Amino acid sequence: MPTAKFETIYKDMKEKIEKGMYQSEGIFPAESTLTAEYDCSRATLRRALARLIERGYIQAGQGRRMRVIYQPTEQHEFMIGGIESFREAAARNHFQFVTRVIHFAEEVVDEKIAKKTSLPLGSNIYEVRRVRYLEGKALILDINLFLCEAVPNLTPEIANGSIYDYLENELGMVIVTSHRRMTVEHATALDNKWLEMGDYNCLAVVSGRTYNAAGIQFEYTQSRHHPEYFCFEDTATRRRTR
Amino acid sequence: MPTAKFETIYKDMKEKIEKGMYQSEGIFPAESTLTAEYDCSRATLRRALARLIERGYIQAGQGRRMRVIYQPTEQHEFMIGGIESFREAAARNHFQFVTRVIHFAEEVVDEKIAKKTSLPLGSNIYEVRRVRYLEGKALILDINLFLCEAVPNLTPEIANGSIYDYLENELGMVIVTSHRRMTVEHATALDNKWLEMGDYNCLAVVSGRTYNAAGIQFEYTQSRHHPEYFCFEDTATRRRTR
DNA sequence: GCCGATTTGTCCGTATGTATC
DNA sequence: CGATACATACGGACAAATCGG
Repeated sequence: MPTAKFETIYKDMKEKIEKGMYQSEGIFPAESTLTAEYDCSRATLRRALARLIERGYIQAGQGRRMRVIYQPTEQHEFMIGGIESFREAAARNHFQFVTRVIHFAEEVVDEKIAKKTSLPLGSNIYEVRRVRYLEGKALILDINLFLCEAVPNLTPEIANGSIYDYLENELGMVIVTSHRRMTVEHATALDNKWLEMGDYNCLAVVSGRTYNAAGIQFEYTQSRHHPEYFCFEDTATRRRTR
Repeated sequence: MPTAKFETIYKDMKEKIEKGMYQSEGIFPAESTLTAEYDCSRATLRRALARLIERGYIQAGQGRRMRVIYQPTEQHEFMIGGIESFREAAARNHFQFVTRVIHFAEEVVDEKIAKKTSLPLGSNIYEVRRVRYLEGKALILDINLFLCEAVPNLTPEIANGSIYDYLENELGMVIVTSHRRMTVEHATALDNKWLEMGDYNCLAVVSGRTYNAAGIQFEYTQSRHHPEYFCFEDTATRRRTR
């Protein structure tokens, strides 16, 4: 599948908005205009529009014209979005990054771990701990638990590169869904040892479960972020209950 | 509009999943089965399915059967999701809540504020600061800046209740979109004064811009959350680039 | 205040492509 | 290989909300 039509339309509209071809708080072309321009059905166009709305580029309302509400965020901060590996996110922002493996072990899921990670009790796992450096600063402490049976032959050498690359390209695994949960926690001894916490005594913790295409959870992750370089964006739409 | 068909279908499927009518990691009925069951077109069903996928209830893949990946989270925590007011979120969790207005003033947007909030320079605004108590504990410090022209006659009394109620029900304003950005910041003197920070010296800050149906931003908000009671959930789907 | 044109929201039926089993 | 399942796309229809004359 080359690329879906609705997706190329979405990307085109998105770029036009980002390039400022429509003024912020300005009016966006009507559906009838756009279907003519992109030579597509209304259903296809609306699918692209839905994504623009969801991501906070435009606003729409029955009877009303659509409006552009996009505003460029001048921050070049390290952002989280989608299921994106550290490598991908860093590359997207044109940053120098280094990963260092500080722990690599094979373990068995006990009751405590099972409860926290929802990985099946008694299964074998690899535990990997890595520190992520961005532009020389220790930024993230990553703790990954992988099901051994899902990630055979994982080695520290692989972990030193991109594990997701290995999973997708070497093992042909298809990663599909990921649940994430963000909280703020006290810094642990481990955090203080590896991250230069300065006078911060807390950090942002993103914990997540990742599922492959077979529908089984094969990973639990905890990313412990230095507060200064953590940012998470989101746009929400309120449904009208009337 | 009573309720859209795709939405009632979504809700029904969602509840069935939550009630455990399908086992987690179990198989979800095929589209053909569901269109028959709900007596709807495929397009409508797929719209409901898309939402289930987006919210992390099920997983789908071309050629494969859909799978349930929902797992109940035992959260008694205070969660953020959608554009939800403090009142709504507290009520949803059956909690006692109190709001206390600690500051109410009229001001003018200067350059510094304009840059931070992206509210128009020179416009008149109300600045409201409120402390939110949940079950007696000071939990959130809310700082709101409202455009005066959009929120006429705002008073401390109204701020003491639900401002969003006032906007929607009294003024008939339709709130549509909201951009939010989450970061972790050092606690300020104001934070320490009003929130019982204990030995935490940071908190979770959610800042957001809110737009009404006219497409103009009428609010800038900063919610400063006590770390212990802050939680944000998210599910992401990886797009296949092939 | 009403009416009609415009615009978005919802829904349907059908056809074809493509990955999986 | 065929059967099954999901993914994408089209065209048509009607409803509901908005806005201007």
